[in-house]
This record gives sequence, C-alpha cells and structure tokens, in this order.
Amino acid sequence: MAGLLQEYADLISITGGDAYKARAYEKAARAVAGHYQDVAQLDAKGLRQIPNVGRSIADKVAEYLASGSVPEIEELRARIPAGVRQLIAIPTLGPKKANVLYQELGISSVEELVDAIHAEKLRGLKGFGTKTEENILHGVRLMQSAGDRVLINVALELADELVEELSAVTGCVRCSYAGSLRRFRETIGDVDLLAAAEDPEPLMRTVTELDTVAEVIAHGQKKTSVRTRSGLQVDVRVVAPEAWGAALQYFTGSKAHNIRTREIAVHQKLKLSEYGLFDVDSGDLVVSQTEEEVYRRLGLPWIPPTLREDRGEVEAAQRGELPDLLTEQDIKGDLHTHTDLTDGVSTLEEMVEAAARRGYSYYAITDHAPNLYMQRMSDEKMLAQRERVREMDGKHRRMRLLHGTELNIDADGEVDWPPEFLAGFDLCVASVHSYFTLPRERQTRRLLKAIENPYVNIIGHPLARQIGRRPEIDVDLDAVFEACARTGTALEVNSFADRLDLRDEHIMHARRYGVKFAIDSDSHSTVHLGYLRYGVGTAQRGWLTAAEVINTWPLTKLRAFVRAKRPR
DNA sequence: GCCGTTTTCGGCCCGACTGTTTTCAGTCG
Repeated sequence: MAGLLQEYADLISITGGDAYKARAYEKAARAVAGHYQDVAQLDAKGLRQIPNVGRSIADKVAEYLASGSVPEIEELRARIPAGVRQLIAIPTLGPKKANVLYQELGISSVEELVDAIHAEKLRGLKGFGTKTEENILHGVRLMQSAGDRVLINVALELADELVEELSAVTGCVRCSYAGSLRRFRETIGDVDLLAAAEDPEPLMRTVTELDTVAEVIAHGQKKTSVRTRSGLQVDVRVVAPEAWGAALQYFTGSKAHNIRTREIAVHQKLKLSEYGLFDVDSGDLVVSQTEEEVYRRLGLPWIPPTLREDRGEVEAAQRGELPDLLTEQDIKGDLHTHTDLTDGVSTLEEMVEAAARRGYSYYAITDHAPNLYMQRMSDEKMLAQRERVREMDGKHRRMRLLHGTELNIDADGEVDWPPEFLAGFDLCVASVHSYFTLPRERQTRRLLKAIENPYVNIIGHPLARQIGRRPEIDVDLDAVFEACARTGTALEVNSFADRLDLRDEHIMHARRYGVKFAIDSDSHSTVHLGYLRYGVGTAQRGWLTAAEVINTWPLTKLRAFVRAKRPR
C-alpha cells in the first residue's frame, strides 16, 4: 500500500502536479508503512485514523483493497511509462529532469538514458550540462553496484512468508531458508529455500502455484525455480528428511566456506555433498541428519551461518576459538530511536509501548537536534519532551526510559548544543548527515573531533552510506577506531536495511582496537523496532560477542560507560 | 491532499549545495 502511494506521489511530481499534493502522498505512504495495524484489515473509516491519511487517500486505499486498482493512479501510469519512474531512483536525478528527458527525448529507462548520454543527445537540453551527464553516469554506476540484488529485509520478509506457506503443504517435514539470506548478507541475489519431504511432488507443485509467482524458470522433481512478481528469483530444493543437515549445510554456503569444509572431508577420506557425509572407500553414509553432526564428524563445532564466509571461521573452529556470537535475545534496549517530534511517524507513547512489548529493560528516545534544520527542533521542544519522558519513566516496571538525542556532526566536527545543555541528556548519538564528500583528511579530522566530545557516546551510522545510493564517506578508519576505543565512544551498527552501517568487514576491523558497539534500530516508527534483527545479523557477521555491545549491558554498566567519558 | 483553526482557507520542512545559469532551478537531507 505504501509503495502504491509513493508511486502516485512520484507520478504527480514527474507530471509537474502540485508539489504539496505529491508531498501529502509521500507523507501518507510513510505513515501507512509505519502504522502499527494491518492496513488491509481497515475500512475507510479506520484508514482515516492514520495520521496524514484523509478522506481522499483513505478512499483510494479502500478502493485498492476492494478492487485491486485505483483509476486516478491507473490514469497516470498510462501517461508515464514505469521506466521513467526508475530514472528518479538515480541519485542527483529528480522528477523534473526525468520529465524533461521523457518529454524531449522519449527516454523511459535507465538503459536508454545511458545510451543517450553516450550518443551526446542530452547536449543542448536546457538544464543539462557536462557535469550533469557525469553525475548521472556516476549515479547509475552506484545503483548497479548493488546489481540485481535486493536489500535483506525485502528478501527475508518474502522468505518468511514462503517458508510459512510451504511448511503447511502436506508431507513437508521441515522448511527453512538457506543461502546468503541465512548468512545475513546485506544484499540478496536470490532466495534459496530448502524443504524436507519423502514425496517432493506436492511441494514442487505448490511452489509453481504461489500467488507471488510471475514466471516459472525451471520445474523439476527436486528443484523448482520461479521469479516473483517483484522480480526476485526463488529457488526451492526438496530433500529427503534424513538428508536435512547435509543439505542445509550445503545450500547455506558460502561457496568458499563449502570448499573449505569439503577439503577437510577429503583429508579424512570422506566426501561431503548435499546428501550427506560419505566414506570414500565404502561409499557408506556416515552422517546427514543435522548440521551439528556433519560438522562434528569433520572435527569441528557447529559454525553459525553468519560466520560461514571463509574469513577465518574454519581455523577458529579448529582451534576451538569461535566467538560466542551475540543474539537478538542479548539486546537489552534500543539506544537510537525517533518519534513524531521530528521525522518519526509514531508518538512517544506508541514507541515506548512497542519497545516495552519487546521486553527491553531500557529504551532511549533520541530525536534529531536543531542543526538538522528540516526537523525544526528547539531547546524548548527537547526539554518538554524530556519532561514527558521523565513522567512516563517508571510506568513500565521492567523498562527504564532514557532521554537522548541524535546530534548532527557539522563539517568541522562540532555538534548542536554546548556542553551545559548536552549534560542534561542521558546519552547522545552523533551522526553525519551532510558534507559526505569531504577529502579524507578533513573528513577524518571532523569525525575525530566528534569522537573526542565528552558528551558523544555513540557515533550513529558511522560511514553514512546508503546501499545502492550513497557510498561510504572517506575516512582513516584506523584513526577513527583508535579514537573510539581510547575515548570510550561506541560505534553504531545501524539496523536499517539500506544502511547496515558499520558493515561486517569494518566491525571485524574495529573490534581489533577494542572498540565498543551499539546495535540500534534508528526506528522512525514502531514497526522499525523489529529491524534490529538485521543489525544483529550484521554484527554476527562482524564476529561480535555480547560483551562488546553496550546495549547488551545492564543499565548500571551502560550509565557508567556514559559517566566515564564525561568531565567529573 | 492533509491539517488546524486565527475552522472551510492558507500553509505545508528549511537551508545548502550544485550546476547551469546570468539570477535560479533542481536535488538532497
């Protein structure tokens, strides 16, 4: 539903419609996406209860739910090819330029645009210079660096649904996702599902009949590949129940990890395949039922999927030195969240309620500070929010509330408020929201300045990337990690699926300096609180243990961490 | 198109940067 509203907003912008109308649809899209109820279960009246959804949008949503289409949207779709809308996904290219390209040159796909630039067809077009061409080509390269891969949340939500549907099929003994999804890679090329059944036929047939299937790529007895309507490929493999462990190990990968484990097998005169671990001489099956058995027979402890990248996990396993990875259950609270006081869509009360339901023992509200001008924060508003937080604190017996803020690191590393004001917060996150392209030396100096600030406890989304849209900022990572370890400043693992920042390699790098981390959701809505699973997955890929993550600590220890950095 | 009221219209996120332009439009956060 949110996607449809956003599409309509884009189409309004591209066709030069009322900018405020477009913005109204964008706001509604965000509100719907972040709404705590299942929108499909609401009638027009219920829909109007959602903030920023009025009569007109509620009616359109209701109509869509009833009939599957909305005439106004269909009309704009007929005028603007879908490819034109893809153009505005290119960084630096917005609706106005996209419309010029379509109207003047008939360009309606990213591919056509790139061709047109190379053929110099944009020359002489008003508002398009050589630098614009360069920027567009650079933007396209950025987008394509993610390839045809999708963000992990998109793949995982689909996989969860499919696993549920397939598990219900008669004869299905087990079903699970495998592949890069099970390893929690940040982007996913295709969804690999594994099922166990004596008779694979009902499962294979069901796969081809799923609602979401747009195309059947391959359909066999043991394996079926389909493409969903959203364009994602799903491979489903069925094995006999007794081969479950070996198959899951095989299909989880990574390829490099599997090569290592098969080598180990070979050295022991064994052969490892998706059907089991076999004795080479006799051909007899040794083990196959569980992953644990397979690893154990190879002389290894079970290796968590998030480590299976051949990045030292096999050696660590052989030495008995695998890290005791943190899990979502270790997280005692979220330390970076927003409310509708700034750009969130849920109220303070809703956020706190939702956090309490997750069983947290503490929870920090960290709305944006004033220097991010679009958020219109003020000292008064922040202090008034603090009053409310203090009043609410204690109403949830098992969850304490912390009042913090997300500061804005300016080009010189300064933050929004003077020390006297910062001292009033329970903790502060500080993040880069601008000046992404400073030269390395200045970028590093800027970040170090913020890290040295005695009131900055967490650096939020430290490298400020957005997957497929914006590259990481260029900084001296060693200098940053050293400073964080020395000053007692945590680095965030931001759990938003298009950020996942720090990412796995940098986490591995940083922890060698003894850096502490905070795994936060950066929630702008109650539904975002659950995104924490992506941050936890990323943290596991970075080999993090609970001891290194400040929001697994008891509150007293967390408070001591904040206090230790502040002047006495 | 939504919202709030100084209610049935008028304001809506503000500022900066970039590139293309001669004074500003488009894009972004």
